Amino acid sequence: MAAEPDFDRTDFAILRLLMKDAWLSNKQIAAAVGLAPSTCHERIKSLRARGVLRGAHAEVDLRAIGFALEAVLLVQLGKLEIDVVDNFVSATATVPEVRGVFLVSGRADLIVHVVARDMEHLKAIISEHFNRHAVVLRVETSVVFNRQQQHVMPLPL
Amino acid sequence: MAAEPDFDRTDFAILRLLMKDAWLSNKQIAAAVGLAPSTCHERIKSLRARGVLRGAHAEVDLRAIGFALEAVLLVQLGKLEIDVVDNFVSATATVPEVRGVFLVSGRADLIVHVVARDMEHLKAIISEHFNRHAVVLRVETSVVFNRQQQHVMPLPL
DNA sequence: ATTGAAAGACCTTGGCG
DNA sequence: CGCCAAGGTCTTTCAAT
Repeated sequence: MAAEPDFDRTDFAILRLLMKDAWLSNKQIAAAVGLAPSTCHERIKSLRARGVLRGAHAEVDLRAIGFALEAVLLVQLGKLEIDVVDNFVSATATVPEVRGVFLVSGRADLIVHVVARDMEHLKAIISEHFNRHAVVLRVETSVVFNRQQQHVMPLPL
Repeated sequence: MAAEPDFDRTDFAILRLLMKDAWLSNKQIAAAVGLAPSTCHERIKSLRARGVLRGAHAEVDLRAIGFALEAVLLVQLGKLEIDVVDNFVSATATVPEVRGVFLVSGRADLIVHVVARDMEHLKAIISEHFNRHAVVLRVETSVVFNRQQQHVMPLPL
């Protein structure tokens, strides 16, 4: 199903630049990787068409718009029927305050990253979207003190 | 230090659009929020200047470039001297394979999201960047089966 | 696959309601 | 604050190498 495209050094360079800053103009990228703007443009179009470049998202300071609290929920589920679990994952992902959902092995079945305005809001989210569901056995809430996120290629080369 | 700027409905609309798709042109955004392009441009500039809009990052399919494995590490630390911890968090955040680091309350002190090419690579990352450090007491590794991430405003309005 | 050139669209600023 | 208008810049396509 997945094609077998190999990427050369230039493709990686383009992806790396766009991961760091998606607002770079095509002209800037072309100059940085040593290509003509038209060539660079074709490369980027190809990467998009192949599904490697999926899009871009603005980074917004959520604290500035009133979301002062962040938490990670370690959720333990009950009966692990695949359909029920997948449905719950999908439903969880659509909650606006949820930033990410991970279905994982190990002690927790679900790891959920959420933002909230304050403690009361966080309580409401957990109560409404997690504790209310029968599939959820237990939720362990970890408040986030500090966070750092990377938007770089996971390759030194 | 932080001012208390209030955002109107239009600012939220702009931020919401850019979080979903940072490749939208200024003209498109202006049309979507019902402003002239020049006015919309001024709004966006202001949001950037105020630090609300921090940048944009391309979304790359990491599996397409050879990173087939994803994991969440629940890291327990030893002596919680603030300097030591902060330094370790910063050091961890600079590891290329690390996507995010969360310093949290609860059972785990650190929650780390990593990508890897395969199991051996994951083993190497944990061994080199976590188990080797004296501050790390224990690492519990959760392999990610499924993941969904949201790039939307955490506001229904 | 890469390039340069051309046309068109867009961004960006300044002046005005 | 918001809009219009104008200049300058960039994107985007295409024929050629």
